[in-house]
Amino acid sequence: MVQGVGPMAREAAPERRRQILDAAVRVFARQGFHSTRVADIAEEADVAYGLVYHYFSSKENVLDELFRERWSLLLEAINEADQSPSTPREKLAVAAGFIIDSYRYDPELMKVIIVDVTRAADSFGRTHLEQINAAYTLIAKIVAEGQEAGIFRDDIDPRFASMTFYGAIEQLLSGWIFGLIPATDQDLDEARGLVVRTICEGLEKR
Amino acid sequence: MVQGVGPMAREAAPERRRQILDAAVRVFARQGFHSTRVADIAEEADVAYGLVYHYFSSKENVLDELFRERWSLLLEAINEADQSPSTPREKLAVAAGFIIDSYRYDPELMKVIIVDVTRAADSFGRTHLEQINAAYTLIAKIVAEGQEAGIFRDDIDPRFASMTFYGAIEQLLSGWIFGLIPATDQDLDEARGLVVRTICEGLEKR
DNA sequence: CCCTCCTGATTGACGCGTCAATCGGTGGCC
DNA sequence: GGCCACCGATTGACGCGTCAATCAGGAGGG
Repeated sequence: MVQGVGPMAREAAPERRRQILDAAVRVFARQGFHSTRVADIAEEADVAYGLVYHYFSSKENVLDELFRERWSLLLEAINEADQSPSTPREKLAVAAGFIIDSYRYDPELMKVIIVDVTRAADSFGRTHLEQINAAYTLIAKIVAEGQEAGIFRDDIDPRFASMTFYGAIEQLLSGWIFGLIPATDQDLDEARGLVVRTICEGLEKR
Repeated sequence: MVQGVGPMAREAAPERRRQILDAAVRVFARQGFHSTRVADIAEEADVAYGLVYHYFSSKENVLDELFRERWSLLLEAINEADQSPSTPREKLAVAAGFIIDSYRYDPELMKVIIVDVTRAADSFGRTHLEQINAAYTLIAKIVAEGQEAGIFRDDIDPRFASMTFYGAIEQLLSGWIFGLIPATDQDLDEARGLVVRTICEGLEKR
């Protein structure tokens, strides 16, 4: 059955769902969540307006799914790094690397997640504060372990350090997303090491 | 015409304007920009609906003014610090201190600026990207000077370091705003030194 | 092998609530 | 008497979500 030509061929439900999700990423990335209409998603997905509501309960629910899919992978990755026998610094490097690679691999999706969820902690992000906070907590755990191991200074609240670390990374992504700092492949390659080094060693010469 | 007591006494225009701006801060902080109606601002300001449009061209224009007022002070403060004969580290401390003190002094205003402008870089913040970017640039300048003076490592792009520094601070404010990390007076007192030290010295013991 | 009926995927016009912004006024003050 | 601060009902656009109609493929009986 030819797909995409002529009258819409039937497809297995899961594929349709994916088709809509993928289209939504493109549209959200292009226009932002607030200014995309459900009709835009449907059009981009080559699907009828109503079908979006067949698979999702609302426009928010679409963004919802996109966020959960990716964020759960992030939490998993950080958690896994924490379980490994690496040094705290290596664990933080894994966390930073995962986020940066997510951007490298699928910049549109990450743009949507950062701009419309993570940084929009008022409106939509509020729903996901708990998930987002879970990431901060995992990072704080790594910092705390580094302190117990005597590697990190212990005069700083791990939660505080965690916010600093994550904030630095997110700001870099934002800079790339908004074209404020260059984002060549090489920049992305260097970024991970640079953030980790900056946070872990600081700016001053030693 | 029961406007509190008797017919509304006329007030000098600038006072009315301020009255509306101050009310807007409270409402925006409480409900967020998107979910506050112009009617809410008018009510909070004890002013007629239409008067808001007498002094401002739109709801966005109100937020606009609030942002400009505070952000210009920020740019001024950083610029002034840069002109002073202090060390780069002291200059960065001034910048961090100004932002943190802004929050201490008027948390509602800073909440609005961070949540609805600075972090909302898609929708509304887009208008102010240039202003926001100006802050990054000033900070980058301080870093660059530190590098030229041989105080900071020079294997890191100043713009990159600037994003890291600002991102860390904004994330702290966000943490306070959303109640993710404690924000007692003491926390605020310590925060400035801690961010600067974390960024300038790093997490590892030396 | 064909016809028929059934299921559920798919469609898109429409209803309805929500606000931003306008506009025709009113009244005090100089 | 004219100007200007001030008022708030009204308008009109906009977009989400609904829902009744349509259509395609498959199962089963003849």
